[in-house]
Amino acid sequence: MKFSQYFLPTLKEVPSDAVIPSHILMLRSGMIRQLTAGVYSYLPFGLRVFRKVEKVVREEMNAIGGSEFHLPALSPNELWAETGRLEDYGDDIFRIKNRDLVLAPTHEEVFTSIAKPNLISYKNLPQIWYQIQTKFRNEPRPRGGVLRGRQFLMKDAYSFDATWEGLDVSYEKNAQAYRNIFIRCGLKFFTVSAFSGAMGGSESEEFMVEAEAGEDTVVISSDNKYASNLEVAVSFSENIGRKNTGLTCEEFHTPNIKSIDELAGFLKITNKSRLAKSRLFIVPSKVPDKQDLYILALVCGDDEFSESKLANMYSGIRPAHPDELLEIAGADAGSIGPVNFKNKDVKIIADLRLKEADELISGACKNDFHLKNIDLKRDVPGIEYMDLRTVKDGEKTITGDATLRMAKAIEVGHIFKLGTRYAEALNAKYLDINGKENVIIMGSYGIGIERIAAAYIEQNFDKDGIIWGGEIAPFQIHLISVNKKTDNIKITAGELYSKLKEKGFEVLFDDRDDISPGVKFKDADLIGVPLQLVVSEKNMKNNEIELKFRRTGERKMIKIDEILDKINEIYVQIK
RNA sequence: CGGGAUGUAGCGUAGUCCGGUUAUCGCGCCUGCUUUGGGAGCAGGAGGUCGCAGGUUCGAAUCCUGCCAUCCCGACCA
Repeated sequence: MKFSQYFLPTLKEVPSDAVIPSHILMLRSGMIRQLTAGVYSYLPFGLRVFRKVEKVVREEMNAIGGSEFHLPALSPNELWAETGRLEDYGDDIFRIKNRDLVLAPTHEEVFTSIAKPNLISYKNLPQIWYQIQTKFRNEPRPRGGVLRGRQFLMKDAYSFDATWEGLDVSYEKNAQAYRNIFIRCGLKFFTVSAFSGAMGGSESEEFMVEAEAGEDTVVISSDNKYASNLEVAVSFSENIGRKNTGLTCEEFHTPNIKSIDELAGFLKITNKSRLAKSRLFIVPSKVPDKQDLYILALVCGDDEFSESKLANMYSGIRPAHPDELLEIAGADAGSIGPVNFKNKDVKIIADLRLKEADELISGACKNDFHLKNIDLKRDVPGIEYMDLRTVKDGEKTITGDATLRMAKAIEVGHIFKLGTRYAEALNAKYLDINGKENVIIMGSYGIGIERIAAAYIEQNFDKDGIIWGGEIAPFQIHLISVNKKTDNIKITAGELYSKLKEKGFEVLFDDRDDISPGVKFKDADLIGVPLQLVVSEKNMKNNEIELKFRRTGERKMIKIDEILDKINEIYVQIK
């Protein structure tokens, strides 16, 4: 590609809307331009990168026997209503105003609707279907350039199996494809478990790329054996134990004490672990006329609640509103505790650290009063225990032999054992070998195409620009012709360009006239093609071409007639 | 949706508090000459509904009201 014919509008200055490196560099290197919040136009240079990512994804999906589709983005409301997701998605789904259609944010329903009349026998299974297509989500707050947009490219795949064992196989095939994809794209990645699976829930893994700009917080162990989303992360945390002093539970006056910190100050104690922190949650009943479930959750005063862990156990759970607190507990927030509930139907769950603990202090369910010497074993019949706390930076792993640290990460892929939810809702069944009808078992697997590119940039840039590598570099070689005055420079560079193209290299040839060398060098570093070749008067005197590695800045002088061999050699090494 | 900020030429910006000639500067762009190894020099030039609408005023980029857009933090997030 000749630069003089190419549309590559680079920016010298940082656009004021961009904050994170990948966003800034995508704009500066002429990859993308914003059209409106969360919606980007892909310019030729950016499109080249995204296409490279797609190519890698496509090859790896085909390698595991995936069949590529291209489904519509528009789909009828009706279909989404059938699985209940029209409602579940709420405002996050784009709705067409003058037709009963939505812009699909994902394609479980549509793929399943194709599976239903076609995958009707165990002989048709298993199948892995995928597409690379534009998705639409009405994100409340788009951010970080293409990292979270309202319109984006996604590879979504779905597996259809006859058995749960089959699902395991399909899931593992996809997981392997994902590992290959991210390696080929040059990403340093790791996987985290996305759900605790405590309720026999679906297995699910997220593929994460560590980056400051990431929206997810993950916990990683120092020996790299454990990584988890903070939402479900566990650590080694010591049970606070029993003192067995047998003191009786006693109420005491705590005027205007609302928080654990205030309580600790009031009592003049520094160790807050025996100050039990209480929060009341409500799980709305899904059956009309049935009462909502009330849950009082307890953690140690020096721990933080993990609402997500509760949510994994009780879907739809929400914190109780202030008026509900008064109604159910008989006190306002700050004075609630596990004993003396006004409403006796409250289920009480404490964190594992509190298991069978005694001599605890907590709210008395009476404003401005707390209770001391609470013995969970004695005073709270029917109490249950589960892991409810949020892991803290620097804690030990559950095995105790490594330390945990927190990191920000970008989620580039997510694989998920869906099970029968969608097939059941849409009545997609097959006949097994005995002629018996069964629901198809599904998995779903997603990858964000632009996110891979953005995550790559987050991990590979310096003060001058992007540093491409892996298989997603937009070009392999950036050929720069430095002097426009001397014809032989132009001719030599032009000949080299033709030869490199003949050899099958993807070359960007900066043939621009009237552009000073400095501008060409700066542009080259900014857009970050891995290898730069410089043809200039200075080098030509010795019949040499200068070769510069973008990543290291290392320069080598190569004789003109050896340049092709040399480049071949370099690219063979890379592959 | 809550909190914060911003909106002036293609990009980055000054001016806004405290209203007053022709709206500032840099980059980029156009013309000419010079220059050619790290975002060139000189000279000349083009480019503006100062986000939109209304109001106050002799006079509004500047003050007031409403709206819109974009970004940041949070909430939310297959």
